Amino acid sequence: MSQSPSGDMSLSTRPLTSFLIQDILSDLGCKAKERHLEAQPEDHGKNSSGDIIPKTETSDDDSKKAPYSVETRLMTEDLEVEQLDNATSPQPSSEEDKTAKQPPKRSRAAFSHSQVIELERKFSSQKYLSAPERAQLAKSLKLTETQVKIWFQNRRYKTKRKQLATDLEDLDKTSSLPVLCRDGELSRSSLMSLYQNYHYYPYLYYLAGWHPPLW
DNA sequence: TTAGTCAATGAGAGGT
DNA sequence: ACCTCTCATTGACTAA
Repeated sequence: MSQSPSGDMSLSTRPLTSFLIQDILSDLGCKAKERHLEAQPEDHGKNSSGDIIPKTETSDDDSKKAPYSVETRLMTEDLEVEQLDNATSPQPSSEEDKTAKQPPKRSRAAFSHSQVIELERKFSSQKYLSAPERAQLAKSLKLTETQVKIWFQNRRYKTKRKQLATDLEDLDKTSSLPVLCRDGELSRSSLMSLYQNYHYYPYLYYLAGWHPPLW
């Protein structure tokens, strides 16, 4: 595996690649993180596996939350720091009592700009990852293997949905509707043309010489 | 307030 | 039994 260029770049020197507010703030978040790390130079790191534990509401005070603030729009690296802090420092028992009764809110990690860039870069060259590749990528991005796996699953599905949408648009424009058989099903040639647009098959299937039973 | 995005979850299926 | 896949959906979050 080749080390990605952006992965070598320090956060402070990484150039802005987008003018989206979220990206700009994300970048500001990087600087905030650096300040955070400067304040805690030691022992700010990871759990044993380098995994990032999703942020939960129970670990944060709602009153501190402001929409899209640098502090709350945390990148996963920041989550990692916070989660470790939460994991290693005992909570006051009264807080435990409070949070124990409330069902934990579902968490949704916001991947950092650089993490998404790297994931997209990998996805552009590989639609499926083997387990070692996934582990390597997860480690380099400081994500869990599950997060990388889910990201690729969602990304493939998203690609497929967009491709289907554009295919349907094209069909409408050209009004060359797929030829239907007498029973109302798509003809084999129509299925073939659709199928050939979707060449994303699991590597396991490739290895096994598997292909859809279309002919 | 609403619509869109996206990480996460769950069901169902197939492979090893 | 376990893993990974697709697909649909959920829930947190944001911009308009």
